[in-house]
Amino acid sequence: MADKEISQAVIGRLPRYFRYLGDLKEKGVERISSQELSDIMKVTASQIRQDFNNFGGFGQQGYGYNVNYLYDEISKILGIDKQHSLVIIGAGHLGKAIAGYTNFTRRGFVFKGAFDCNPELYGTKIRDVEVRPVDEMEEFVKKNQIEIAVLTIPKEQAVPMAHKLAECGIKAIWNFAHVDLEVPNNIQVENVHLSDSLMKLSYNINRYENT
Amino acid sequence: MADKEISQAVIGRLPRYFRYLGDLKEKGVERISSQELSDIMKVTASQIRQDFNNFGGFGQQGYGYNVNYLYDEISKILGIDKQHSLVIIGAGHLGKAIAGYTNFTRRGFVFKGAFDCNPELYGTKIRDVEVRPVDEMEEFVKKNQIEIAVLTIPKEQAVPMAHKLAECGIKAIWNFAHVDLEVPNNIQVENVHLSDSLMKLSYNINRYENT
DNA sequence: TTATAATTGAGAATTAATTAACAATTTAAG
DNA sequence: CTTAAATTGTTAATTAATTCTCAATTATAA
Repeated sequence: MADKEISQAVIGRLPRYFRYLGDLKEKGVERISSQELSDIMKVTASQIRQDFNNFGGFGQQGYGYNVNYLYDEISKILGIDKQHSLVIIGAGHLGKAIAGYTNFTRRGFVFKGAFDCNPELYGTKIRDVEVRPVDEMEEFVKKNQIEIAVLTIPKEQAVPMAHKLAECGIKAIWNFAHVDLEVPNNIQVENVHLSDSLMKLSYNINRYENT
Repeated sequence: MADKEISQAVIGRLPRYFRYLGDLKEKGVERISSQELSDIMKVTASQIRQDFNNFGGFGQQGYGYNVNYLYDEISKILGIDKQHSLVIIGAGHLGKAIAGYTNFTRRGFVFKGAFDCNPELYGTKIRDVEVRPVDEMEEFVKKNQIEIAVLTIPKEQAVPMAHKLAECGIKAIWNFAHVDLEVPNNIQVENVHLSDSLMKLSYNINRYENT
């Protein structure tokens, strides 16, 4: 498809729309106007309409948006109408936290394997998945055509690991290591740099105190 | 101070500069030009200079930037030259992962307390800190003048907890619950919405495949 | 059936962010 | 000491993002 490129600013807002629409759906709300949604979400109605229009417009003049339809359309755009297989590399607390987060399962992310380099963890289970030696990762990923690798390992190990992952055909890396990975551009990387986030918080504490 | 407001776009880039400068410092690099930094970080030299200029400019024409000085200045801007006390509310895997992340300690974030509502966890230790019943949180936060609360609890509990925290004088909330908190604006909130991040990744996988 | 109110989609206007350009300054070499 | 090269800080230009406006459309009430 020769769609025009959608800005990451817009993409970054979609999950939040999705979350609010899910809440509305649960409450049994059938339709909503950009203005009502604006009031709830504290963003401008104009931005809401502009954002949805990037994808062709899901509303109807004089009516607003159908909550269920809009919800489904956004889930398609985000690609969470399909299943995605994932493995977790690094079976520490963070890896376990992520594996155990049932919300991901609900969104179609299927936890298929866990790897670590600590022999004490081999054979232990996270949910119903056995932790394996990290040497077995490549074969496992290839054989099971895993799409996403979650990197919850120290930054020194993350860079060579990303290389290996690239070689065995991974599609995407969800990177929790505090380092920028360099991978070929057919591989999608999403970074979660927790310390960056904490520093922003620190900045804002500081800023407020000096005002 | 009547500083002009710095955009969050700029603030969001500071931790990354800080990280790269830390690496350079460790390597013993003493000076660096915006062009060299640009090559390493893959952002434009112009943006680097513009960003630093928001704070008055830390460089010298014909010389560039002194790595140590720049590092220290950014750490002051981010407020990580001072210590910040924090408590973790929710002693599950995610809470433990964060408590155990030694990098935070290195940046002056001091882990002072952990709370949970699961009686089985009472008295168990995370690092050298005992997990206490969540009912004791308010008293503890007041008494010890805790600045930051890390919320690693389910979203249903997060909203009332944020209210309680507001009442006992917390300065900031680092929120991992998948909900938008409403607190008075003297309290800083930084959200880490992991599922939003994963959905962005999913979008980008999708986009690449349909190109 | 008609008129009125509601509401989107789309284009225009505005504001914000990024990049380019270059004078002023400093370093460093001859 | 003089000159050439390097490099910032700053202003201008450009691009991107957001907000405003309103014609076109639909729902709803009379």
